[in-house]
Amino acid sequence: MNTRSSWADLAANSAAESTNAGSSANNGSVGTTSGNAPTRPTYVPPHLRNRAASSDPPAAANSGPASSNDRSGYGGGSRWGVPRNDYRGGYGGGRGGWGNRGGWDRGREREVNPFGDDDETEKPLSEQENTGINFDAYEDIPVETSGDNVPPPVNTFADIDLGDALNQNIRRCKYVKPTPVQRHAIPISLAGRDLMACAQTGSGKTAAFCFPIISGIMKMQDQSAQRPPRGARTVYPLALILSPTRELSMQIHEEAKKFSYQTGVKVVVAYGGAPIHQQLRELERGVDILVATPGRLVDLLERARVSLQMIKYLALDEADRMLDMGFEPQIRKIVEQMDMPRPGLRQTMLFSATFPKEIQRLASDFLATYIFLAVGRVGSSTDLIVQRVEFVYEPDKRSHLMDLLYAQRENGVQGKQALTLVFVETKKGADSLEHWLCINGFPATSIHGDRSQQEREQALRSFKTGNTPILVATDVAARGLDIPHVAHVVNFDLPNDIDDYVHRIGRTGRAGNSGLATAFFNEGNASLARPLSELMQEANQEVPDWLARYASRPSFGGGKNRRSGGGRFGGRDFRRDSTFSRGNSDYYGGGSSGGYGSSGGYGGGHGPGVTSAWD
DNA sequence: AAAAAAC
Repeated sequence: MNTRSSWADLAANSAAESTNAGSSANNGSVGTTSGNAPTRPTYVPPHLRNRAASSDPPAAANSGPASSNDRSGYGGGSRWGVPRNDYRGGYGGGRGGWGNRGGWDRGREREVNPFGDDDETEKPLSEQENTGINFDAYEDIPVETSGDNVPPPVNTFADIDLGDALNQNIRRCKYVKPTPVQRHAIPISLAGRDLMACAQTGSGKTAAFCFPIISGIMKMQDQSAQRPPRGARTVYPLALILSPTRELSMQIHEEAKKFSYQTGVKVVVAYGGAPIHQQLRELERGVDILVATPGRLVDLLERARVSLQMIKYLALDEADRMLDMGFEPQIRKIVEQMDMPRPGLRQTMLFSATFPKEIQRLASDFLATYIFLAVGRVGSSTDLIVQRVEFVYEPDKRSHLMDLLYAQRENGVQGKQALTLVFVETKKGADSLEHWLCINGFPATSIHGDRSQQEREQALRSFKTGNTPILVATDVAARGLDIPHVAHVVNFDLPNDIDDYVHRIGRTGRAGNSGLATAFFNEGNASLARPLSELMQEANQEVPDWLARYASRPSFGGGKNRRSGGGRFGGRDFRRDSTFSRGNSDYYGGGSSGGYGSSGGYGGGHGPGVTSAWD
């Protein structure tokens, strides 16, 4: 049963209405430019814009005075009257505060139950809200592996020897059967092979690298593995999991703690922005798996509080992000210039939803002979995420967003605002949009790198609980974060990089559920027109005519669009345009299982390869 | 050009 998220559907409906309310069908924004949309800018001030084309949902609000502030009427006196209410709710109460809220458990007996079900009471409904993966959406997924002697996939967790304790945690997590990435990646990891995996976040990636790590560490403990003397307060984790943002590290930590409950495997997280003392204390109490962001880890390494010399497992989440220009030196320092065992002496696993070939090339430095795994999107294409692109001139963006949010609220369940994640380009822009939404009666908060870590975590918590169902975010929230029930992702400012777009819209339509993604496009995004239009086509989305025209404009065919060169984008085109490098690579000799028919896989990691997991 | 990541 392909259960579609009701919130997302509502959001989709309301957005559709809103679009129609705006003006013509293919141009939801500027009323007076209807058909030929973008080419002829005719700016209509926001307060005049929606007057002419009044229609159903916004009608009531539109009857207000024609001032640019009239939108405050949307929320005035309503239940959303409290602006910035994300500051309430205290610190200890939530689930994500840092520190050892877990208490003072010394041994495994006193380990805090991360499932919160000590009495083993079944909580089917609430649990399913959190973990209910729509497995049927995974049925038809294309999967391709390449490399030598690829271990065959498994169909059930029972087919894998993960150990009793871990199996019990899998049951507690209500994981009935492995997702595609798990079916393939877990046997590969258990076989001790290095792995580069493309898989949509939210399709079970974290478990895919955590299960083998935990299982492997348990076996090492059985053999009472010798660890160096714990002198000088240095700790020696056996596994390191790196991720590009603090919140993602926290999330991985939370997940990993569930998976390792009562296994005796200790998971510790370390990230910046939080007092280091608590993290040090946690480390001193023992660590097998260290989850960390790069900066704080380097700090810990330089203080010699952590040594990597016992590392047996290295996992990079969002690996392409970790190896882009901003991060690469730091990652190289950690992986290559400290005391980490070399490739081959450790097991390395790289995961990401996107994997541009040039990043794959960098990444191969970290890997011994490895297997490449590409798992298609849930539902085999983006049909679980309805993507819309609307032409919106810069000055109209705010009022257009209001239109969407207002209509969404009107159609929401019990008048509640569906969770809406709004991406902007800059931190300043995030602050200003958040403030503007709040003073106009929309319960918004924001997350970006200039906010304190406390504020960031509180904002995320407040969004997740629906307390502030609108979250304005920079790209800090673009990757990896698993927020259930995000009905709508709005690209208020489109990113310059199509991969960032892929990650952003992946915040909705999670775990096989549906979602809606709306992008505001204008001439400033011209360089994205082609890759965006290609992505949407391949995802069976409707590409507006005006966008197709933009995409076909020769001036934007190549130069400006980043590292791409011409029609860079995505794995699909590469493969389908037979850009196969005809297998000269050492890494891709054979062993292809499943997948796109018999064409024999991609080019190798050093040649033109898969750049995206979206197929 | 911006964002992220240590103090």
